[in-house]
Amino acid sequence: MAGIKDVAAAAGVSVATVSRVLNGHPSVSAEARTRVLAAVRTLGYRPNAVARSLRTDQTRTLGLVISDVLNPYFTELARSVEEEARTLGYSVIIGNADERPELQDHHVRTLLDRRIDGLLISPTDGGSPLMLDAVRAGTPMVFVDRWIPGVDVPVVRADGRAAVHDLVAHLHGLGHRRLAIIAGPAATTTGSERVDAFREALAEYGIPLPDAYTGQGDFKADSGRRVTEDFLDLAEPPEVVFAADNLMALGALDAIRARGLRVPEDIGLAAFDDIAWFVHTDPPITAIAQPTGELGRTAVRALVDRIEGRPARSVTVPARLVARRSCGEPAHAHREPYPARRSRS
Amino acid sequence: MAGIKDVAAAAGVSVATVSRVLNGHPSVSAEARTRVLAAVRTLGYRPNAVARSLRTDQTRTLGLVISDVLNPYFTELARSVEEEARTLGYSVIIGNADERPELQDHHVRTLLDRRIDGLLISPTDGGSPLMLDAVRAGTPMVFVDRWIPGVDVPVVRADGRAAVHDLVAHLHGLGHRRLAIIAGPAATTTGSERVDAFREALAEYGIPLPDAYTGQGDFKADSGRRVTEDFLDLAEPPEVVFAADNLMALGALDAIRARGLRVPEDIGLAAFDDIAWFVHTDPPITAIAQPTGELGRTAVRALVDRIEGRPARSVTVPARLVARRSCGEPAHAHREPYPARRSRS
DNA sequence: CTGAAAGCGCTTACAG
DNA sequence: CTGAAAGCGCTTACAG
Repeated sequence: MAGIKDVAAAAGVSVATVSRVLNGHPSVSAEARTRVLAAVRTLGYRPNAVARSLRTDQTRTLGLVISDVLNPYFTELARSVEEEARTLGYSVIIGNADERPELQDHHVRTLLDRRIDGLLISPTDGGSPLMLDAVRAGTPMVFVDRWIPGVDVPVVRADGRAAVHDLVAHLHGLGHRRLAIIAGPAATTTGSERVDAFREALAEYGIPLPDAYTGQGDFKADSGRRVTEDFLDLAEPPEVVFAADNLMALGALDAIRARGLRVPEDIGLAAFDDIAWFVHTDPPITAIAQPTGELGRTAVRALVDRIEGRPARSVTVPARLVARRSCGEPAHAHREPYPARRSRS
Repeated sequence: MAGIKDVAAAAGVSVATVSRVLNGHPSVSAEARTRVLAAVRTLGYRPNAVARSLRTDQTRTLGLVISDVLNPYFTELARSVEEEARTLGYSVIIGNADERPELQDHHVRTLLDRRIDGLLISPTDGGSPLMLDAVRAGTPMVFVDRWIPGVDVPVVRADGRAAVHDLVAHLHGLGHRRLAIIAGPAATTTGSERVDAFREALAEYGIPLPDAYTGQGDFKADSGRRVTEDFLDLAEPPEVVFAADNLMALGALDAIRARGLRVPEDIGLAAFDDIAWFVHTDPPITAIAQPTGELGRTAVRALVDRIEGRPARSVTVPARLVARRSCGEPAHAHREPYPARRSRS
């Protein structure tokens, strides 16, 4: 592979001059520039990003640690993050925590070792020592979707509280009183926010949320399956189950189907996070939608602001309820717009 | 951030000794080792991977360029790739080509600039000059899922031909004769393989595949929508539509639903690639499943073999038909096993 | 077993 | 406008 020395030799200039034309430095004669560019072309020279990074102490790379790649919500988030980053001249390296704190730490560590310019993260837990150290060390960072309380890092997220209230109002209006939730890990902000909002909203209608109706999940499908089975085993099962993310909703559907039960006749189901498939499930699933792409893009801009020395601020956008048919809504009450919800492309 | 010099100073040894203990070099006295390790701990020292890479000319990093992150098939592939790579001591950087050749080239270029040790790629096209150059330059590479004909690079993929034949036999047995396909780009191997196999299988039953029944898609949802609308506009629409991937199947469902039509009563649907949601769609979708996780792991092992100087070979595994209810199969003919198909974890 | 020194491929003051 | 030289943070022959 040709190096900068080969280019310099071929162009009959010093490596300094080659470097200058490559970096668009103004003081280079037109003639030198032409010769260098020609040499670069014929040699197929590409600067070694590793060497450049070592020298400049910047990698033009963002680290993104997401909770679970298998979750379409995060996958869409990752896509919008990469897109916006590319626009701003950055690459992104994705780490998949798989909802496991140790794996999250592994990726954060690797990313830090690689000297990424900044870190975008949706924490899987309440903040490991490693994460806290990184913040303290001044690593440019912004939280997306989930955040760590008490840490001074901008957070870009959707506030689901109002939408959860809307959901409860919707269910109450449909006549349901026995409402249960498959919650996410209490150590995550989205995990606790969604149960809290649910409980609060129920309280407004004078409905309690008994422990038996609060299943502890981990945002992955298996836990949704397990918790739903427990609900179904109850002497008095809930009328509607609210899954705090789409993967646990998948698990719930599996469990319901395995018993030969039907949604919503036998039991209703609603989910946090809306995905394209929810329009086509049997029945279409009532869900809370987040402006995912917008979150990703906003988070990247905030992080790049931090990196480039501009002030970055937290941003909260609202989530919204998309009522469909999985909670016993009257037939045809809600027409899905066409084309069905999908990511922008 | 503490550097190796700080550690050396704190431990009262030279940087060479620090480096040796960090790299497990045998000739270091137990005493020196202890002091170095202590200094590393108290300083919270972490080696700079950028500097190390520049010096050793290896990054312990694999590049993975996939066709579309929004496609659950690739998302699962990416996950298994990262998992296996991590086991073998490598990180992976994912590039999302979004089915666009220029974007694919952008990522390949970026990855090469970063001096990744090897490239895993599912090519979006027939092979750009850049890709061909990379192969010629000896970049360790392996193709996953899709490949570039005529290029001497190991390929790890599923052979879908037999499963497509099974699908056609299945549809024929169900009494269907007017069969259409939403094909992928002809420039991709999976795009052409799937139509070819479909056409061949139809021929065995004396069924032609007219142009009007061959829709050209691009593996993304929108194209599935568009092609399906065209099919539906035909004087004699097909009885069953076979989508060459799951995203185009999503698009097909959107289009069918938008016209107020039902699957399978009005039109049947089958898809290549099986995803967890297909069990819960209305109706459950008959699909061809690939051993995705296995493909990812096998591809990584092949690439690492190449990188570490061992011979790597191509691997082809079979895909298989999973018949459900979207093609007019008799009710309850196929029980879904419990738990429903999902990724290994 | 240990250290001084070279060198990986760049960028960038510093002189001229 | 241009080049010689230092230096980014490591690793690794080479001597001792």
